[in-house]
Amino acid sequence: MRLKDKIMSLIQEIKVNAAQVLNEIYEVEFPIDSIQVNDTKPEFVGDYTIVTFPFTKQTKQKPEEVAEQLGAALVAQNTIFTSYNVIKGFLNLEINATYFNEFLVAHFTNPSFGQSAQNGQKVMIEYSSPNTNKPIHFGHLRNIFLGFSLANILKETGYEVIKANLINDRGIHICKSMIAWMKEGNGATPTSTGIKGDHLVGDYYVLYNDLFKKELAVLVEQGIEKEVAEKQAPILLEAQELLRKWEANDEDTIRLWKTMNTWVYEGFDVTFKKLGVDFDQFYYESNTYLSGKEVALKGLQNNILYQKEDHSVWIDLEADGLDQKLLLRGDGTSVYMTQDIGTAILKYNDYKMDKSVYVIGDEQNYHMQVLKLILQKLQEPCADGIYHLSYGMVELPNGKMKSREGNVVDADDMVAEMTSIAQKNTEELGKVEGFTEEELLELYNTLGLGALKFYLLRVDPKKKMIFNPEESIDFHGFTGPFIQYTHARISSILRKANDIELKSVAIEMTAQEKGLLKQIEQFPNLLMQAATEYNPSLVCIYIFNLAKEYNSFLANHSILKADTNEQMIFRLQVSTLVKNVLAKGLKLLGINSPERM
RNA sequence: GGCCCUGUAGUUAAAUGGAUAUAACCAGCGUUUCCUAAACGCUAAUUCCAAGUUCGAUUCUUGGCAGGGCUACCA
Repeated sequence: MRLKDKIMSLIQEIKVNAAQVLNEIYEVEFPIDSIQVNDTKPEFVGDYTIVTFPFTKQTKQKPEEVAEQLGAALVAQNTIFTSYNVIKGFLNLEINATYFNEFLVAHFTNPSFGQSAQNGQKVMIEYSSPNTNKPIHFGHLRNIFLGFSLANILKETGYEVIKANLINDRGIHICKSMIAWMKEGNGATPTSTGIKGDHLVGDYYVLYNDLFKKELAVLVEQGIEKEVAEKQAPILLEAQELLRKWEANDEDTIRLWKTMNTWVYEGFDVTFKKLGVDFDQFYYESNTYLSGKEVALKGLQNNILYQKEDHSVWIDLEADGLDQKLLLRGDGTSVYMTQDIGTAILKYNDYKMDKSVYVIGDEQNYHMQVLKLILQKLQEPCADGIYHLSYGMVELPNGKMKSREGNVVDADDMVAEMTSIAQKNTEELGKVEGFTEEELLELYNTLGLGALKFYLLRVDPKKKMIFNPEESIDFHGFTGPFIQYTHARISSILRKANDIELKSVAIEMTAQEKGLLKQIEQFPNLLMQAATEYNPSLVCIYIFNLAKEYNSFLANHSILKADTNEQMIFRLQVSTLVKNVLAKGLKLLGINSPERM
C-alpha cells in the first residue's frame, strides 16, 4: 500500500475490502454503502467496527458467525488489519500502526491536506442580503457567518463558488427612513454627526416608527378604529407617496434615496470588513424588481399560469399541496415572488451554476418552496439547483429582536463587546507580555471574533438558538478561543523545536497518538460531509474534538522531553499535523489562528 | 383550521437504525520541573408522552402534548 497513491479514506477502504470478502465467502453482492463502519467504542479493543447484523438475512448466518469469518478473512488478506475481535454482531478491527505512520509522513508537511480536487461544479451562495434601512444585527450575523463559512467549505471540497449578496435597497422600508430624515433630520449626515452611515439611517427608521405610533395614538383618541388608523396615519401616507415618487423616477426622491443608501453601504463595508467576510457579486433589488414579469407573461401564454377577471395573474399549486399564488397584480405590477423569480433567472444567466444556495431564515421556508416549484413548472433551467439553506432565528431571552423598536443586539456593538471581553481576559491572565500594542489589538479582535463566529456556527443551522448576551459567550470549553488556544500552544512548542529536523522515524505509537492520527485521517471525509449537508457545525464539532484530544495527549505525553529522540520527532510531526488541521478548520469557519495568545 | 420545523442531564449542544446515549458550561474534588492552568483528570446528572415497525429506536411510522414559524395584491 502506497500512501501517495491513496485516494480512498480509511473507512472507504474498509468498506471496499469488506464488500469484496463478503462476496467471496457468501457469493452475495453487498453495495459498498450498505456496509456500516463506525469508530470502535473506547471500551473495546479495535479502531473501527463493522456492524454485521444487516448481513444475516442474505448470508443466512448468525451475526457472530458472519463477523468471525469476515474478520478472519480481512486480517488474512490485507495488512492494514492487524487483529479482530467479535462481540455480539460487532466486528472490531485493529488497524496497523504502519498505516498511520505512513499517513503522518505523507501529510504532516502538506498544507493542502483536506482539500479535494476540483469537481467542475459551480455553486452560488447568496447570503447576508440586508435591507438598507437599518444596520446589521445579531440575527444577520448567523446568516453571514453561515454563508461565508459554507463558501469556504465548498471551495475546499472542489467547487467553484460565487458569493452573492442581494441588497434590498428599495421599497417602503427605506422610504420610511427617508421620510423621517426629511422631517427631523435637519440635514444630518454621517460626517456631520459622526454616526456610522447604516446606524444613522437605522436611527431614522426607529424614529419613523415612533412618529407613526404617536400619530396612531392621536387617531385612536379621535375614535378611529385601530386597524383603520394604521392605514391612515399621515406619515405612512407620506412614505407611500415617496415610494410612488421613487417609482416615477422623481429626481429629488432618487437623489435622497441614493444618498442615504450610500451612507448605508459605507457602513456595511466597514462591518463586512470587520467581520472578515466578502462577496464576489452584488445584486440590487432596485435593478431587478421589475424583472420576472416577462417570465410570468410567458407562463400565462403557455397556460402554466392563469388570469383572473381583474387581470391579476396566478399559479395554482394546490395539486402539490400548496396554495394559489399571485404573481402579477391586477395593474400588472410584480410582487415579491415575481421579483425572486426574475432574480433567480438573472443569476443563472450570469453564471450558469449547478447549484444556487440561498441562506435565508426558516420563516421563509414556504416562500422558497413555492419559488422553486414555480420555476420548475415554468421549466426554467435554474430551478432544480435551488437549495434553501434554512436556519433558525436567533432569539433573545425575552423574545425576538425587532429592529423597528430598536430592540436589537447590533452587530457592530457585539463585535466590540466580544473584543473587549477578549482584552479583559487576556489582561487578567497576564498574557500581554511580548506583544506590541498593535499585535494586542489584532489578537483581541481575533479572539473576540473567533468566539462570536464559533458560537453562531457550532449549532446545526436549522435549529433556532437563544442568545443570552450575559451568559452565553464563553472562552472555555466548546468555543473558538479554546481551539485557538490549542493552536497557539502547539505553535509555541514548534517554535521551540524549529531547529530539529523532522525526518521519518519508526516508533511504537501510544494509543492516544494513534487515536489522534485516526481522527485526522477522517478530516477530508468530514469536510465532504459538511459540504454535502451544507453544515459548518460539523467542522466546529470536529475541530473541537481534535483540540480536546490533543490537549489530553499533551497532558499525558512529553514532547520536548520525550524518552527518545525518535519519539520527540514523531510527536512534533503529529503536533504539526494537528496544528495544520486546526488552523484549516478554523479558517473554513472564517476564524483566524493566533501563533501566540 | 391547514402546512412546516423543534422537543435529549440544571443550561447549551452531539449521536448515517447499533454496543453501557456523548460533550461542554455550571457544581464538587484534584493536577502546574517539555509547551501557555484560556489546559488536564475525577464525581454527579439526560432521550416530552403513548403505541407501532425492527434482532436492535434519540433516530423511522402513527397519535397525543409543548414551543416556534408560515398560511399578504409587504419585502
